[in-house]
Amino acid sequence: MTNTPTLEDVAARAGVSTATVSRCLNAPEKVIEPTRARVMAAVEALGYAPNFSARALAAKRTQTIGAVIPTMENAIFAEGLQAFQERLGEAGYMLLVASSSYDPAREAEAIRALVARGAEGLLLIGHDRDPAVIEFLATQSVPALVAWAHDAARPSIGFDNRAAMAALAARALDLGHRRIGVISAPRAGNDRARARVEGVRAAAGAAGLNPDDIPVIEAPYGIEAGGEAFDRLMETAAPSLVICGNDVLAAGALKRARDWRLSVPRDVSITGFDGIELSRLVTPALTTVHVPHRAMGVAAAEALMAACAGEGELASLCLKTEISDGETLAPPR
Amino acid sequence: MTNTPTLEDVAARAGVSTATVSRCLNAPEKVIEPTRARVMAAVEALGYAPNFSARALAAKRTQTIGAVIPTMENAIFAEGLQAFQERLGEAGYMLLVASSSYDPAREAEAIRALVARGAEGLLLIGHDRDPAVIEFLATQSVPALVAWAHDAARPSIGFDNRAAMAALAARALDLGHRRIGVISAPRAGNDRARARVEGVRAAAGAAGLNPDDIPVIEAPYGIEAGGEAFDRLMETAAPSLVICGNDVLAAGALKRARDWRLSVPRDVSITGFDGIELSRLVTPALTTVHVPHRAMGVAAAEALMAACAGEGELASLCLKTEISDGETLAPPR
DNA sequence: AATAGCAATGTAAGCGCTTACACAGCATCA
DNA sequence: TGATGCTGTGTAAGCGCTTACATTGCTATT
Repeated sequence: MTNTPTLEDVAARAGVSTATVSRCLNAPEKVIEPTRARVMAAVEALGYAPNFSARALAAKRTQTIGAVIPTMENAIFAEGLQAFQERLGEAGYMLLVASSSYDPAREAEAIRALVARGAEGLLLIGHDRDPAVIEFLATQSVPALVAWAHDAARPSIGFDNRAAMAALAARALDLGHRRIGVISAPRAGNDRARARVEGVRAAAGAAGLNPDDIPVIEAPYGIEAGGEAFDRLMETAAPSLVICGNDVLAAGALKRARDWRLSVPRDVSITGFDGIELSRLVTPALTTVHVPHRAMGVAAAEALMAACAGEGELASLCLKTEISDGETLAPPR
Repeated sequence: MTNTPTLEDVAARAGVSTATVSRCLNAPEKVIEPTRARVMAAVEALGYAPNFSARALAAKRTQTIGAVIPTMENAIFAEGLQAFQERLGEAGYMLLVASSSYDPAREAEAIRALVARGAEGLLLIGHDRDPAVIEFLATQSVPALVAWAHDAARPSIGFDNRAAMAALAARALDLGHRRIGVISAPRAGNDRARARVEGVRAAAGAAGLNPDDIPVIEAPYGIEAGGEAFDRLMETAAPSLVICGNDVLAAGALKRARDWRLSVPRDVSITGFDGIELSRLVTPALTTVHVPHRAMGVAAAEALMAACAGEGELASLCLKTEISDGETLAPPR
């Protein structure tokens, strides 16, 4: 086990001081050509790689931004996160990702871990969060931006989950649906899930239905869970329209509808939310709400980098969503 | 902007030395109860969070493992990576993820970045890699483990891509298919894609076909690309069986088959590879090769942690795959 | 020719933590 | 009672970098 070469090793080999080597690496224009060549040769020869921890400690900058997402397993965050990462990468920032498995305690732990690791800014999903965590971030003065949700009062880049879902529900109600069922992700600790259900309720109310009559089944993420929720809904309420809180649940419901030998959308309509690739792959393609994942990721990256550079505060941005027409929504029989 | 509290601040407030505070945090049993309580109270009161960089620098341990995957956007790596991360988390390790967008230069850059950030071990995908990178890892003595592929000679935990695909192709050939087309991910720099195509060729040869007659269309990841490749294949070769290098491409081909008004598997059979959730969601469900993603992730995590702890060298492990029966493979008409 | 001004480099003081070693206080044992 | 061993803490030396400031040797300017 050879000892990893340090700045000092490089300096010794190039016959210069450590300061010069450091400058060669961080501000090459401050070092005259022949010296630089000598240093670079030494760097190459030794296979030197700067120690990030030491650099971070000395310079107090890490060029790192962290993100805590509920899960990696689910395509819902993948596209936006990829765009977020690409934008950060272009600007020389690095992304640290952690996942919380939808568990607030784990999220808090991940946030602490990322901050301790030098994350200068944080991307978080949704607003539901222990105030202690918010306070921690404040005392550490780490800018945190929430994505996939919108709230004018708190820094966030996302969309209006409630309004978007209400628009979709209104469209369905216009077609004449009156028996509606909802399959939602667990609402505890998930403001987006709550807002979406609220959106359905609001639209129903506006259409003259009693929002409290609408059955809501909660199902954890996953195709299978969506299918089981569909079973329960059909057994009890037999709605003509099943509104799902996300595309994954909708895909599960759609699959299960086939098992019930129900034709979609003739016998039952099913809608999703998120507009991930999956929604266009299932047969029939899902009618869903298209979310601007990439735009959100890019905007979040730029906002966070600006905040880290001290260029002003984090603001809120509400992006537009639109109904993505598929083939799973039609008038009731 | 309050200055983040340091160990020294905590020590001052608790009326002890910094060493004692450090011990409280890292080896509580070495500190007597009343002292510890005082220290912990100070930690709490100040909202102290240890500085990871300083700790890493002083202790020369980071409890961090890095992973470089081709893309986050694609479900193919998500499940295995999630399992990898969960296993690491249980053992108190943290995961740093970077993505390379299937670009060797970016992968090399990401590897350097992760090592500089203190990754004690690395999870990499596939064996194709610039020798300079391998050498870099060796000089830094960072154990690197390859996943999603297998090679007895180099540390890897995965499966035999060639044999797995050959088994699937053999099954199809047994059904009587003779006009075969392949849609593969780009093979340059991707040993897994190459091995899978080789598998098809080997099976074809064994069945008395000329492997060189089998058309292979390369398509980048993505549903759309899979569809376009399907177009080209049908226009030129009109095979009775389309073997796809992964489920995403297969899903794209399946979708496009519908546009061609071809019934699958009556008019054309289509197979995938990977066995991700998507394969069971599309209609009809894909016949594919099921890969033990979670087992692979867990095994990789354990192997890397053992190597980091100095408990022996990294070994290779070849996991079993199996054909996952769907409804897209049937005898030719 | 003396002076200022600048560019290239060196010197050395930390950044916040861990940990080997030193030390003090106390119980234990001959 | 004095030597012996613990145990709980403190002291201080780094870990590998960055960077303010000092130094040196030039070229311009007067």
